[in-house]
Amino acid sequence: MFESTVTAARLVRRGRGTRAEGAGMPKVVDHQQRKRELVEATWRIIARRGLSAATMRQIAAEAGFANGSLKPYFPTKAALIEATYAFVFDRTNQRVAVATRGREGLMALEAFCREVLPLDADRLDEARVVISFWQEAAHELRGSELNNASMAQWRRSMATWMDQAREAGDLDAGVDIPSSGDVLLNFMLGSQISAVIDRAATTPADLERQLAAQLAHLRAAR
Amino acid sequence: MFESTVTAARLVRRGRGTRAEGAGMPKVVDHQQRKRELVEATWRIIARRGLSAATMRQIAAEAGFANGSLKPYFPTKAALIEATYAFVFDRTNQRVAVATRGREGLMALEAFCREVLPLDADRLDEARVVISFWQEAAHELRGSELNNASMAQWRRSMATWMDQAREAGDLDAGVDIPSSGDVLLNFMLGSQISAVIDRAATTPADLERQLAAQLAHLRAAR
DNA sequence: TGTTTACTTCTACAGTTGTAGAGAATAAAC
DNA sequence: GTTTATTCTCTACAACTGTAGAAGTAAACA
Repeated sequence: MFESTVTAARLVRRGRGTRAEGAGMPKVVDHQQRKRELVEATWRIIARRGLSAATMRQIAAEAGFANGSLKPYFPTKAALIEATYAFVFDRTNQRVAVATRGREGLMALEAFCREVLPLDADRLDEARVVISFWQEAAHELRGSELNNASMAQWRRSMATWMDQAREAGDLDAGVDIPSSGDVLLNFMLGSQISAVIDRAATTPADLERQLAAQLAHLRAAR
Repeated sequence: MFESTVTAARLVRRGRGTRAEGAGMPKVVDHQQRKRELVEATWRIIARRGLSAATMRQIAAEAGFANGSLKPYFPTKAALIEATYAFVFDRTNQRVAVATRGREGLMALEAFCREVLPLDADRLDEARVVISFWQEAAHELRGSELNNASMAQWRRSMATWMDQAREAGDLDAGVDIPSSGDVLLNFMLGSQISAVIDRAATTPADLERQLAAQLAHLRAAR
């Protein structure tokens, strides 16, 4: 009963160690870099083949390794999956940070929404992973905590931008800031689902139009 | 290696057969009723313990049967799961049919939304199942087809109600009907996620407030 | 070239899964 | 009570899972 019939083509390892100790020094990998590679492989598997295909063997093969080789970097599958979800959140937040840098008020809010919405193939893959995440977070404490902390941060950011808009006289008087933020948030979460599953009925152009309509409701009439 | 250590307490079977053939007639179950019981057991397991707990053995135990007994009713696990998802869609649509009966325009639209939104514990359980469904539908053709057919129907209904509202002069002139329906739909999908995972930040009262704000944007100023 | 050390592969294993089917149990009609 | 068709339980099994660790491999320096 042989286990690995598929011998994955090993990738070229480019990591170079920086440590130099006593005697002989063997091959050294950058652990942080390797962990990132493994997380990205996991991300690709989940996005393309779904959570049920994300087995340790599949992930290892996708990363170009054999079965047992993930353990030194992630002691357990749960740790790897959790790191993958955290990675996707980070990725989105980094894009948001770049897109909103130097912006304020409704401009910042719009830039934020346009980064969160699945407007291209890459973010569509992110959405696929996030949907898997939600399914697990619905029944796991750690997952829901990660989610809720992120969502709370997003709500705070949105509220801040709307406060700025109100200060500047750009916000419609009737807008309830926290509630409007929640509406926008729920709209964006739902968009992930529509964009992934009902792709034909939810093009990027559709989403942009829907976002514009939402933002128009916030803007003060001139 | 014994398999079933847990002997599930058998439920009282109430089905009565109606057929009467040649000679001796044994116990007869209403296959349709039984299938429904099994689907409901599956629904409960997914809602309470998640998709990963929905094994054939767990489902059978929840329904009050032993392992093998599901096969005569659902030949495969995929068939049972699919029937469960279809059941949840049906359930929602039946509630919608009741709530919108005799209503038109924005009243019907509001009634519809209030049936779809997870405003009570029961619908929160439905939302949990739907989230599992989405995760599978993201990578399966059959699932996405079921979803997209339902969503298309919902979009048509919403458009019809908005058309009626426009006819009656209740709809704001600036409203783009298909796009507004999509916004509302995405908002409702996202609400399922928020309500399940970020429950504390998404109470029924919150959702009602958000829905009211959305509908206010559709209503013509008087 | 040889040694040391970090890394990777490979084999193994216990547990769980969906599926299958033989047989026991069941209840209705005679 | 006997018969009989149906329903259900139980055991079995092959495939797959996450995890573990022994054995092998290769890099860097002496």
